[in-house]
Amino acid sequence: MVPWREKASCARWERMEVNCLTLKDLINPRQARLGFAIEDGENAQKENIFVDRSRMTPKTPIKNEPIDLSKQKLFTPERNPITPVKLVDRQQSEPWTPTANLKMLISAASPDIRDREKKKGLFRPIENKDDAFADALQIDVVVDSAMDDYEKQRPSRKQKSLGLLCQKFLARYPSYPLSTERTTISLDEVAVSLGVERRRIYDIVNVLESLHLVSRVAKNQYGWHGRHSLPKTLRALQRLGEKQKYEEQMACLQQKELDLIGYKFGERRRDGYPDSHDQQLLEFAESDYPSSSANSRKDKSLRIMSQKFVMLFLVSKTKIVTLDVAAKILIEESQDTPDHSKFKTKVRRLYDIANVLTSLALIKKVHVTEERGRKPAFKWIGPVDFNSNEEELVDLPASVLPELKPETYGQIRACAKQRLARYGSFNTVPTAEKIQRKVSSEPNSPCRKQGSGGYSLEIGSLAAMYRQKIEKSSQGKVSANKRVVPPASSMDPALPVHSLAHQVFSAAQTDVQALSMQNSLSGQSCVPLPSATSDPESLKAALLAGQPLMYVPSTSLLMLCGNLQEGPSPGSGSEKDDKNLQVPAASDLSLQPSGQKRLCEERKPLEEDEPATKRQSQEFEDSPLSLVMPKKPSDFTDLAFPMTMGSRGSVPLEGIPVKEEPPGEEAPGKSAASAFIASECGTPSNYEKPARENESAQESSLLQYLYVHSPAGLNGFNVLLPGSQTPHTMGPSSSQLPSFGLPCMVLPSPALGPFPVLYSPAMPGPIPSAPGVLPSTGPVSFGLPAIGSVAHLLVSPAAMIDTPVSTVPSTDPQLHGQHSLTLSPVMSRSHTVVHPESPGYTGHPVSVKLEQSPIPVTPKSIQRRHRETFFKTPGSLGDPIVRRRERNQTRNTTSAQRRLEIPSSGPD
DNA sequence: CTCTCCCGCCACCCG
DNA sequence: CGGGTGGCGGGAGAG
Repeated sequence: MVPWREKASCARWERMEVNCLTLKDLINPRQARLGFAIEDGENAQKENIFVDRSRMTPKTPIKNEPIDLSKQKLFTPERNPITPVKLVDRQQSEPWTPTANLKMLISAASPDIRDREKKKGLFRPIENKDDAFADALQIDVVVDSAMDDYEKQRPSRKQKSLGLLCQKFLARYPSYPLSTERTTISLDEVAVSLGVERRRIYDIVNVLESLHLVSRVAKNQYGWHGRHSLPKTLRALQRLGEKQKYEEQMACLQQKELDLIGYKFGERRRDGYPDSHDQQLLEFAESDYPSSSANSRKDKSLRIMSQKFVMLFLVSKTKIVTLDVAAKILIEESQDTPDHSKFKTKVRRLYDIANVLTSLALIKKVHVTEERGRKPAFKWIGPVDFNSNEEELVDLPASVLPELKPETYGQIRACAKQRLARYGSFNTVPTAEKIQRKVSSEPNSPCRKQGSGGYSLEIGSLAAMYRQKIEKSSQGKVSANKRVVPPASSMDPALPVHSLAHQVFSAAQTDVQALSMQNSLSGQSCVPLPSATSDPESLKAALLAGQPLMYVPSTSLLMLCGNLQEGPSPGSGSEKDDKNLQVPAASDLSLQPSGQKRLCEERKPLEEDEPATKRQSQEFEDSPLSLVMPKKPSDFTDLAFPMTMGSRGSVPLEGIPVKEEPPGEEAPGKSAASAFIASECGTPSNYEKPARENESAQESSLLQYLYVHSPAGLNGFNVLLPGSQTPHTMGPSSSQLPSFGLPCMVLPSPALGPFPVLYSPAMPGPIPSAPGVLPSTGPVSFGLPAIGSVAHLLVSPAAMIDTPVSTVPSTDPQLHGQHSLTLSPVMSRSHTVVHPESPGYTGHPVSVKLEQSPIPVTPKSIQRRHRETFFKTPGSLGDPIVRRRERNQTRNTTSAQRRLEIPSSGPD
């Protein structure tokens, strides 16, 4: 539209390049590490993705809020070629956030910049950009100059990609907006905010509209719906796709490809899809756009294409669609005269769509390798198991999410009991099997149609050949699709913690899925579970997308708890890793790099035969696992804290209220089960009847959380397991927490990025070491800093955003002691400090912390240089990094902006 | 070279 | 008509 806009945009991009890069990383933190046959990593190759994280600079986190254009003039290169302060911030400040980036962009949208650009007729060669940037990161002194140079650089295409733009766009709105909030999107405003011309916004909006994430309400205005109805939409698309027999079409085309029979334009296949195809699609699309004036137009090509594209994934057994196949199908359906030009155009559009879908974490770029070379393709990583009940559930307002029905808990409880009764222990629950059964019994289960879909990968014969090829080059991909459920038996306490973490996570996924299917939780929570693929990546992606995934506490986790506790116990077989498991005992939970490496290496042998798989596994392993287990309030008599299950024979987690619960007398599993049931059902129950309890009791009913932070492995997954939580630790918003009624939640790091909450609170001294400090029976102070924020966060990104961390009551001194008050970094003492870049860093530091010690955790002095490294590693968010909170002062001053730091070398 | 896909011209609608 | 939309494909960055 207006030329200057574009120019301004360019200028902004120049300045924002770093930020943009980071943004991308948030989305695809670790792709570079993945090695799929269907190379997924090509993210590294993808233009939009900036692979070299080592050059990334920590972004200045900015409060994630609507962009304030008034700030645009703040940074004008011309006037302030080098803003020391600004540069400094960039260097060491917090992790960048999409919003921050957005702000930055906006800030750059000043006339000055335009001028600058003009003056800047010549840009510095992009080739030098990286180097300059790297230098800037290396030396603070050089930062200014480096940045200066950097700023002169022209933004590369990467930074201007639709994908990034879409991410920024999405960052503006909550994934799951409250039903009460009506978010209107003004295309003009957005365009200005994002610094792009409106045309680009149309591209994004059209795709989003095709998925019903937005809808046109008026000219230049769209309404934001969020992902609430995404499952429903996807399901509808899936059905449509099935009707259209897309699968067959794809199979046909793929077969041709495989047979090296080049596709010939004009070679139209009429079998499979009815002529009414488009009409059906339109109907589908329009059904939800009653107010859309655009419906009358037959110009919804992009929307239609988007839907069709999605359909292809949904009906595909492999969940992988190559662009050429998609383009061909689309061309055929459009009944256009197939020609190369058309094909090219289609592919272009598909890329546009793919970029948006990727931003939505629904698909990811991969490459399918064939004899004739690699072919660009995308893999569906979004939800797959659209619950049959979604219709009734998806539309539930986000505000209702937390309020799971009592029945749900009942189901959960029943499930738990069932498992217990059937297997005697949660540790041996064959979830996969169960799921399988469930799936097959689900008449409308898409998974069923897919031959169990991701639960047990059953690549159709159609894709057999394809698969073989894939497997040859990389088995990882295939394995990634498989439902890999660590056999309960494999949940051997002897395994290294990180291994356990991996297993637990996998199992957890299974559990989630199982529960989802059985209880329709996914639907109720409006949280599309990350697809049946169970691919960690998928889950990650989904989470990254900002989906508030509510995770029902799984026995796996409980088991983990048990294992953790049992680790130290004699005969556990995990002696070598005991030290790592001795959460409480170890004065310093930090794993030494060497130790980590060793652990990692030890695991490798097991995965030798599957390189890709190994890598994937490593991702998990690489992630430091931090478990913060809040003590159960002492008054929570009916609840057995999960940790108690494994306390027998091991160092009992001090402070864990085992009150009235014979700790570990029974079979661990049973004990755990009890705890599991109690915690899951009891809490909700309490929530349901808050009135009956005194305030104290009520508070005690608050969910406790077990926080699992495994950046690297889980790529940013943060798992909060409910335990009991000291009400005091929660901020004002804590009240919302109970409302969730969810035992556990898995939070996407990205979403939590700016919030301290995510960072596991320090688990000051080992329980044993600080027995006196905290009454063993006393409530465990759940050190999640700003838990209140968490609550908000969980509720909705938007809410979260607006929650001023600083306002959150640090904690109740009584209960939390300084630790809480200071919101000290997680690890001041017990957490693992691993320097991602350190040579020895290959394993996953695992730090399990029991936050119960009132011992104040004093953040260690952090050196800036250390901080710099924070974002240097790939998947910065997910890497095993310990996020620390700055000093108290910092906290106060920049409450919203949490600093994440990674000690370059262990704790100093 | 191929893959990507930005960019913006210009044709459609619609009020 | 003018402005909102968005199809479309040239052409260039990235690998």
